[in-house]
Amino acid sequence: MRQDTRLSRLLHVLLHMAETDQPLTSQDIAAMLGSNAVVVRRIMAGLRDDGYVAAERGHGGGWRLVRRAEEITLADIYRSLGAPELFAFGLSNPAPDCLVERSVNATMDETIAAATAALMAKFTEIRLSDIQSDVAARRTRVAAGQEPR
Amino acid sequence: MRQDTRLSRLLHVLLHMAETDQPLTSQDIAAMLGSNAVVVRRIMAGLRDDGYVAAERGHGGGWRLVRRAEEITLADIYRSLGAPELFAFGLSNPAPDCLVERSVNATMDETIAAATAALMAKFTEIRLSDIQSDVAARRTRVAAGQEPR
DNA sequence: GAATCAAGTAACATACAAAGTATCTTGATA
DNA sequence: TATCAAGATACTTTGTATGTTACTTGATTC
Repeated sequence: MRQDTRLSRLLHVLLHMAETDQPLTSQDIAAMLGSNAVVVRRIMAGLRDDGYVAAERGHGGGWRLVRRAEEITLADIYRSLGAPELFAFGLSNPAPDCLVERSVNATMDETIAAATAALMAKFTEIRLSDIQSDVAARRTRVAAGQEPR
Repeated sequence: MRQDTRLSRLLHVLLHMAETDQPLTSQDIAAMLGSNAVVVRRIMAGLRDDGYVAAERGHGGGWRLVRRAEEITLADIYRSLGAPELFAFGLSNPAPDCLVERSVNATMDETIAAATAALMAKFTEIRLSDIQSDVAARRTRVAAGQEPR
């Protein structure tokens, strides 16, 4: 199944936004992502509505981060995307007549609920600033020739 | 994103197969699933190749379970499906030049790896026989009028 | 051995959501 | 007034599970 890359793309974008005071235009961001300015506006809209970024129009406009990297978790970003489906698998029929299928659904629902809770806990733990630390460490390794440029 | 319902469908089918000695034809199974005989053969092929079910052709043919319900876990079924993608989200670019994106990928990979391990552990714990117990309990509740027929 | 049944297989069609694209509007700045 | 950039709308593309048709292979029954 084709995968939803919005969360990963937003992390990438937000980290670049955190590294500069200059507003980034949708076009700039699209170039970073190998994508399209309209797609960028589409995936950024939720973050704007939730107050993590601000967009300004006209000359010198673009997107800015308006919260500190310590204050934004992966869970925040995920929710701003509208909390899309996390799992590639799911029930065939959510409300079947067949009793056997109802038991299958109950088992799957329980499994999915537990996995969702675990994943959301992880998302809540990870702050943008944690990834910034990883970037800094990676830059050091690259400078030391321990990781390809 | 549209979801992969093969795992859930196979559980449903295998439990019905476990309840009878009669072989079930692909057509019978398709009717249970509200699907198509060709789709059934497609999703059952892996289980046949892995020795969990057997298919026989001709008169009186069809699919039979050839392992006990205690001997089949959700993980077995998942693997027989070819271990399809578990998560609906993923990386945008698996091998980026951008250092920031590499850190994003590292973070996401780690999160996904942990969630995969947890989910597979759960899949390994759940046997077909566990769901059979739930079906039995559900039948009792339905007979007592505690759950809709 | 002819008819029938059912799995095996191949090729093609459909559905659907993320992603991509084109075009226009709104608002801000130079 | 021209230009820039977000906002918004409508449409297209893409990839994968699923659905469908048609044909082949193999087994059973009469």
